[in-house]
Amino acid sequence: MAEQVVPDIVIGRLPRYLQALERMRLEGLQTTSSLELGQRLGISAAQIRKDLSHFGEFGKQGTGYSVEFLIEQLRAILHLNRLWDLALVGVGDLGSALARYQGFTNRGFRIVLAFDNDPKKIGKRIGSLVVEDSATMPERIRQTGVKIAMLTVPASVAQQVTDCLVEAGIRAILNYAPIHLVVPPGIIVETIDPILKLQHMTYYLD
Amino acid sequence: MAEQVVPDIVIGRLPRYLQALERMRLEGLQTTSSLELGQRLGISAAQIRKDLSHFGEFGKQGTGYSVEFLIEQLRAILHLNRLWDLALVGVGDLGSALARYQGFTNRGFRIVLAFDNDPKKIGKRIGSLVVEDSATMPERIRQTGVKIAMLTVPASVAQQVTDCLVEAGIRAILNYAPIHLVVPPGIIVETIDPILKLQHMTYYLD
DNA sequence: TTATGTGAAAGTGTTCACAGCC
DNA sequence: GGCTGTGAACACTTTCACATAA
Repeated sequence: MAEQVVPDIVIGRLPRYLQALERMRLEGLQTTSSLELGQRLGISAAQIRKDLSHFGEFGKQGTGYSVEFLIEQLRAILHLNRLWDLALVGVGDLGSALARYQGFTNRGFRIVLAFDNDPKKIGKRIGSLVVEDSATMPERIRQTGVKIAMLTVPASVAQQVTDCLVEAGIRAILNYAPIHLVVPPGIIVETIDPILKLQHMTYYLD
Repeated sequence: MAEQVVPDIVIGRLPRYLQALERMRLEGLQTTSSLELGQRLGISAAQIRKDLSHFGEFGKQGTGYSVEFLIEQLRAILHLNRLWDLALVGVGDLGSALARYQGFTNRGFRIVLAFDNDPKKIGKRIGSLVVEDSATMPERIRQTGVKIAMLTVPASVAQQVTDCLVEAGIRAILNYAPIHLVVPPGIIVETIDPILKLQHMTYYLD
């Protein structure tokens, strides 16, 4: 049970499994079951077993899963056995908060480049990062080979900055601008817009 | 075609329709079609028509939809014909960035309360907000009747703060802590964890 | 006995395609 | 002619339930 195309919706759950497992490891658990993992995440045991079965047989009947082993397998599947470099594009309030966030490193990521087009911000230091001029962005991204960008620029320029990032070799964009980005096939975009989530919730409130 | 239970996945798309329509209005468009709206969002025309049909017949055959009218209908459906008050819990880097974000107001929300337990932050002003002591949180939330909270506290305390919020009458939580929150039935939680999205994307990169 | 991995069944969601109306 | 609203067809996802193995 290995080389089918695994549904994207399954891939989307794997990082959550990984997160729960890492928490279990921290708590000293050595073994777990689909039932226990599911209860922690609000997901059915059957779904967890089915999801994992796309990639191999990681459990032992009667026993469950080794926490450590399953973490390693998930990290391999998600290509997290390396540290991924990120470019931060736009260093406003949100970009600055992301630049200071300590939670990236032990989950597989680090910001290595930061850009802004505001002369007041260029040269500014945030931790070990120095904000660089957006004008040099394509060159610097190509030089460093960074493949993932976090986009925290105003919506009004998000699409044109995106085009520029794609042209420079970026292959995945985490978009914080409240707008749908158009990209060529093969480029991955995920959008985070908290207000869409708030508006989703208000449907259920009165 | 009105009073079925509308699938949650449909509700989740409505805010995106609203966002695209508001952009169209800004551009001066008075009329649109399911095709045009879909192209802007990367969604099929059939799906948009089907989604809207859960709530009524908003279009005219041969003509399409009035942008202004459809905006009004969606705002009514999502209960956005009022301004929703928000409580911000945790005023670290991310919480501060949210407090300063200008994009809430014209999409139906405003932050009216902010809390932290760090004495250095209590009393601090951010725009018109004053950071209050977490100890007074339940009382203040009850007084003001705020129903929605944005949770930007460390993962280690997120669950206990959540319990406290629910006890105080909060009915919806936008959770920024990288952890699965457990809440009683009827309480709505949406989680925003950028690293889950990054880890989802790396599956497709090499 | 316990808990996995998995076909089959059930349940959801999306797209098709066209009657009906502007 | 153009575009909506919608049953029917299709596709996808989840759950069930059990043979199998530790």
